[in-house]
Amino acid sequence: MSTPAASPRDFIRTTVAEDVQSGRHGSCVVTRFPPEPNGHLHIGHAKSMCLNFGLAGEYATGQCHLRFDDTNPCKEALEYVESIQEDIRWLGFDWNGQLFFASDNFEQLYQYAVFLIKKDKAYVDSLSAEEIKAHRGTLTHPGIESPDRTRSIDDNLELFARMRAGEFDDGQYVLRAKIDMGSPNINMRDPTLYRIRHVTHHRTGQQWCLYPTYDFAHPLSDSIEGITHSLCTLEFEDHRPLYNWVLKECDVACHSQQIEFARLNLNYTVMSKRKLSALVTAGHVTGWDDPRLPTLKGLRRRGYTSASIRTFCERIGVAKRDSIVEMAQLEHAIREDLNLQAPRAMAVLRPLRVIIDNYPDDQVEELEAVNNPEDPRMGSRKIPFSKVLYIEQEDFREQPHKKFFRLAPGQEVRLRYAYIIQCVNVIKDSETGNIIEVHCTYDPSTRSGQSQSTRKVKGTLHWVSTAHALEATIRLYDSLFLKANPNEDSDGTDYLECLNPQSLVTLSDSRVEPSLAYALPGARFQFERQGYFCVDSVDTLPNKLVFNRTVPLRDTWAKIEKTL
RNA sequence: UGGGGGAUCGUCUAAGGGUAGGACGUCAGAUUCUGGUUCUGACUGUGAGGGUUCGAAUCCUUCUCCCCCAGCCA
Repeated sequence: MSTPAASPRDFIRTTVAEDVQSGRHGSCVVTRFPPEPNGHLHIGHAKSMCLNFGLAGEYATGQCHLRFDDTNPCKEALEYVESIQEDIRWLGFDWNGQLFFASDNFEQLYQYAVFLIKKDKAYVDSLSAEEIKAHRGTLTHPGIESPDRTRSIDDNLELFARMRAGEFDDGQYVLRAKIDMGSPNINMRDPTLYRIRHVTHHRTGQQWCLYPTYDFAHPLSDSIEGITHSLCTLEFEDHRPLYNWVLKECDVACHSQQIEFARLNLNYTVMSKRKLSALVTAGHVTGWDDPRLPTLKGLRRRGYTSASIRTFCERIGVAKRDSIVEMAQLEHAIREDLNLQAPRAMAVLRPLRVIIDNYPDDQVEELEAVNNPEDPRMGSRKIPFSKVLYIEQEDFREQPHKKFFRLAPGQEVRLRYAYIIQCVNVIKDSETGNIIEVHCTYDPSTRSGQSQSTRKVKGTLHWVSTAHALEATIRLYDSLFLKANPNEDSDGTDYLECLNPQSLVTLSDSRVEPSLAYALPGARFQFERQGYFCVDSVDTLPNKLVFNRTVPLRDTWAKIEKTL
């Protein structure tokens, strides 16, 4: 029916391939991505999507559903439903119209509950939340049964109907599975199946006042949709007996198979919705789309391509071991992608004035610059060169180390796509001692592209012409946290206490080459010798360019400098 | 000290009785009008002890460490 994947890359794909081979689940592969619409998606969800959509896509008849797990109206909202779909599409996945909501099955779920009551496998309990907790026992001691556990089937049926009819207050009754209060697995100690919530649901409105729990709704939703492989994270491992219990006792036709894998952790950031939400709410970041966040919206605004995120997810693999992936892995993926795609441009982040003493005062030359050395098809552009330029402040040192291959008194460098210049003088502020400008002379015979221009110099600098450059705001992003694992609380420090105060550095006096004047929001560039940047899609105005640094270029010099 | 999982280079991840491989990273070279890219080379690993075997990361055994679970969250 389906064609097995060429060669399984992980234990889940191996299992699925075996199932297809053996005819299990009718040799079908149907997965699902089941977000709860109570927050925005992050790169951890991307891993799950790459697995679920990716795996289904490896089989001719494979299918991956999008299912909103909207069983708790207290925290969920329509806004998230729309935003999540947008993020999934952006990441490059398509549910082919297979859009489901757990709430669409509320009636059917209710009937399953009635079925369980009739089988004496579920009962209505009047115990309060605190009492249930007290009856549950502990990790090492069994629980004790609720007095209501022996209520008659008819009474349970009537009470459950009245719960639905809205006759009771929140918390007055719950429906519980009748399993085993002595089970060593706490999830099997008569778990709650339904609770009363007199709140408006974002899809079903006032239609219901009792809602199924995850443990009841999830397996049945999987079964109703015909999901063959229900992939979830490790913390649900000990819910699997309950998952199977529900499907077995409900006597369903399709018994989905739950398989667990380790969730994604990235160092120097946090991944839990709770923590992400707290960062947003407390104002430590500007919103869910803050470029410092590992949310899909944040990464997109930061300049990450969806392809790079997918590549990253494929490379980190899928396994059961708890792990923390290094951010360098993600950064490698985006550099690799952008190196091939992003047009180059010159931008001076922290400008230092350079005057070419022997260059004619009013002369302007249009110099040719290639748009991407990795891809000749991207062509070239003209860049204006004149007597007064800006270079990067850090590209000049008055007293350079011998390995500093940049501009210094008496030293020569090439200006990219232009001439070799030599520093002849340094002008300083008489009071502060700060360097105001640097004077140089140029060698007219060294113009780029000319036959005599083969002369070698140690360094090449990027630059812009002061008269032609555009002003721009440039935001340099760094990791949000100073600690590799902000989650570990061993020394008592809360994750909010290791926030990186330098996670955002805004440069408001940067200059970029004039060709960037009409750069569109979201457009990505490599600023030569600096890194990859994108035009901010929120704060950029027609005459006010704002760039976000996606990731810096690898910086060998910075490493050398550290060891000096 | 109940139950459920897990332990392989610094980090992810393969190999399931037969040479421990890949990616990221790091280091060293080469190339380079980006200290980028690219290329070459090197680097470091089977949690510990016993056992079975010609041969063990893999099988058996004892131990150690780590993660998850006591929501009417998912």
